[in-house]
Amino acid sequence: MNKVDIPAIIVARLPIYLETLELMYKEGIYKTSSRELGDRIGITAAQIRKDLSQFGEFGKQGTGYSIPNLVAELRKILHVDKIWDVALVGTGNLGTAIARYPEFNHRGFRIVMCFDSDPALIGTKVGDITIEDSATMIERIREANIKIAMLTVPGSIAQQVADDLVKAGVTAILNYAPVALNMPPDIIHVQHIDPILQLQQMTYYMD
Amino acid sequence: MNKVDIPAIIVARLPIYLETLELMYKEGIYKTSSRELGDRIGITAAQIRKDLSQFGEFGKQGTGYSIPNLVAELRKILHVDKIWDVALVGTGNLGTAIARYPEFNHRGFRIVMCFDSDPALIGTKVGDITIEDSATMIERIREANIKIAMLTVPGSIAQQVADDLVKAGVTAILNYAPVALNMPPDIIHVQHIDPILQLQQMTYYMD
DNA sequence: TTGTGTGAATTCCTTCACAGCG
DNA sequence: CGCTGTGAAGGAATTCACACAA
Repeated sequence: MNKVDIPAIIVARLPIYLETLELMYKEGIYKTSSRELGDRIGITAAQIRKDLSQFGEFGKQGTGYSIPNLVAELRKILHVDKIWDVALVGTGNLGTAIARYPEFNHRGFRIVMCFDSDPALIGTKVGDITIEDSATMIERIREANIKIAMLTVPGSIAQQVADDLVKAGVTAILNYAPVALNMPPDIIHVQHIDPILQLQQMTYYMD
Repeated sequence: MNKVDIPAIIVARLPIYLETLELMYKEGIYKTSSRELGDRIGITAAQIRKDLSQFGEFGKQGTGYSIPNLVAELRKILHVDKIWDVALVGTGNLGTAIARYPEFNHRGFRIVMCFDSDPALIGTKVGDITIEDSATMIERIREANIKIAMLTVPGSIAQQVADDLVKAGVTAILNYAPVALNMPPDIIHVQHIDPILQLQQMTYYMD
């Protein structure tokens, strides 16, 4: 189970499996097969079995998979069998909306700190979190030992703030700013959310 | 240049090329090579050349690519050489933040209509757009001939609203709701934005 | 029978390496 | 020279198909 040799493309599918299985469980379904799960997600049954076989043998021949069991295994594999504290940097429109988004709490992540550099916002609250001054960010994140940050600042300062996050000991950044971050890939993971890239993929197929 | 045989994985990279080239142009750089572009993005020069060669010959041997020219070609290929009208459905925290996000306007997309079912919101404004009643959505989208929708409604009603969007003639949905939409893939394109899936990919590599 | 886990076969994607042009 | 565009080679990912267990 050496992490380095699991292809990233497989890792990217595991959260989809987990999400789907959690939904099925909520619907009152407690067992499934690779076929049924694949039909829901839109991929082949063989692919699901191959992917899961990288991590262990979670199914029973003739029977399929126990959903609670597979959910627990996937949470362990993805390290979301605990709650991760997250810092949110930038509390403009988007940052505020994310801070109020309830889903994070239910699925392994808890926003525990918010930062902004706007004096008009510092000291005000988003939900029940007080917005703190970005000037204190490095220190505050380090002493709280936070490893994950969501970045919702303007593109013009995103790189600078990301550099500060690295100094603070953060090892994962979810980047909502519309710029590619230049980061040392060996010490930090970056995921980029850019809705325009996704819209442009779709317009390719449209007239 | 038959669309069906261009792999989706290549189409997914084109908007990244476009975004990067647009940024370089803003920086005052007007020509580049596959090597330089690849270094910025973090992929190989050969891959960029192979990808672009699917659509034509845009470079000059010994010289590289003209950035304005390649930007124009990519916009044509991706059909963002025009402005697409977009409908936004769901004007809660997230929808409101998206409606106010300025980037869309600069990169080929214009939000022209907003819908919500909450009587307290209908008739109020987000930016300069008046929120309309979801009950009128199908008719309004159809008569405005809008083909792209962004979906920021609660997961519990996302499937129902998406079905309505199909009835309204929409052919592309950018889905922010935390559920997989079940759609006829031959008539509609769906892209899903789920920050939790991306966070969970990163925690896989963390302790 | 059903449905897993897995080698083998296949398909798909990326990289190599170089002819050829400016 | 420098750098593109592209066949050929190599590598990765997916799918097939079946032994085997419940």
